[in-house]
Amino acid sequence: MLEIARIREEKENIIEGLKKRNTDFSEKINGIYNTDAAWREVKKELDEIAAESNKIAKEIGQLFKEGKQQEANAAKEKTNLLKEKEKAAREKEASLAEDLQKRLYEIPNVPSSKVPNGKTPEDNEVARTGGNVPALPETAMPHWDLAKKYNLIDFEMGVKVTGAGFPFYYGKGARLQRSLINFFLDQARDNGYTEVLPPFVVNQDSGYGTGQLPDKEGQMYHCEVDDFYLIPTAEVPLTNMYRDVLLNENDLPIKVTGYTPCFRREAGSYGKDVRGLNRLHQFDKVEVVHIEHPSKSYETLETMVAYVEGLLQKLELPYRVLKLCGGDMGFTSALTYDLEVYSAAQKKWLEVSSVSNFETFQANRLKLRFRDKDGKNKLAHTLNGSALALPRIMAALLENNQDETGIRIPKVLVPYTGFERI
RNA sequence: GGAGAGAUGGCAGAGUGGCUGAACGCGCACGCUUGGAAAGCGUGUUUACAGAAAUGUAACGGGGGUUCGAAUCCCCCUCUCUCCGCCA
Repeated sequence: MLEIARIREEKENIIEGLKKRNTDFSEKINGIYNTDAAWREVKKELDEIAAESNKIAKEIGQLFKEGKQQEANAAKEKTNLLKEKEKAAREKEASLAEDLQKRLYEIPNVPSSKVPNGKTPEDNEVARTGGNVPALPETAMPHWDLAKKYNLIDFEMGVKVTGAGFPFYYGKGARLQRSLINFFLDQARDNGYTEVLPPFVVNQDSGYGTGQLPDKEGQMYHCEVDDFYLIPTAEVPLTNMYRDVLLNENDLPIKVTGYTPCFRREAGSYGKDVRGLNRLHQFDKVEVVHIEHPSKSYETLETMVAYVEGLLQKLELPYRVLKLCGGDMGFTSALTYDLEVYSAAQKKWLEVSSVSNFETFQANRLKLRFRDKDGKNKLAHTLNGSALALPRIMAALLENNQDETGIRIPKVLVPYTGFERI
């Protein structure tokens, strides 16, 4: 959520900045600006009434002490009128405040000046590429066929037991999955992240805290009886640990990592993109989260991208780093890098990580602040990134490393899997 | 699921109707002191809105009520803790 103070101070800049999202927010922002002005006006009026009431109340108290019953009772009469006025003003103030809050929730983050212009994924900027695309034999298969051939993953069993998008992993497939999780967590630990194993279900406040609500209501699985949401990413519990927290400046930066399954309804997705492991309702992911000093967050974003890139290099996967254009960026982000791996049999790029700086957008909702040197409380910056999302890594590993007799496991994973080939 | 207790500032914890935006302590910041540090001493230390400022107003889990006046009394809700039951 944008800070209302920013809209007061630099309304035009915000409208201009939001144009990168290819939507004109001038009407909404102006609406917020005017609602805020109206709210302040009513608040002022309410304050004046309250000041008057307080003054009279004090006088009455004094009169009672002095034993002047009659004068006190006369003064009481005066307050009746004030009370009515106060009630009306209070109702107006509350409804304006609520309206303002609701409207603010609907405004996405302002893209950073570094964000490229553009509307669709085609407009994303390729920052760099790495690794080599393997030369596959004629007989190369997409991962869903490989999964079947070597009995690694059973998609139909998932359909039977749960539904589409909930696969079963077997034998070496399950081992490889678990190995990747451990590899990613160990790498994160070696890079200074504290490992956290959070709940996989969160309450509504947490959904609002990181911005999934109200924007993505329909994308999360909702347990209505308890009003809990299945997490779509570990970002939600990991970041919400710091909701309503006041940190000391020297607590920063905070670096946490966590493995969780992620649950996404993916309402509206269909077609060949969803084949095999490409898009699932439940998948595993290791996430890294940073809480940073505002002056360092962009520097940190680059180091996070470099970290994720290093993981892909260790896994010997061909990849590219994209700087997302304004039209393709998420609601809460100010700047996002996507990392994609090349899946050689499908002959396409698959997104395996998204690394974002949210600046104060989440912190404002979370009330995540730190006390700076002058004793002032300031909003911190939050950042996070996938490091990494498993299914598409699995898909690329299977496809890119296949030969006529099996599938090769990258060297770094062998200590985890206990086998070198499938 | 049953019974009881509680929710106050960054933390801990007083406060049962006006003198309490809130004692005392801890923490934190700055200053003094010191060769340096610790200790000690002093000052300061929530946020929002209005105002040039002085200052005013609001907020003591959330909502409603009583009252001229509520952190304090009443009602509802949420959450936490303890005991009992059930259970991995």
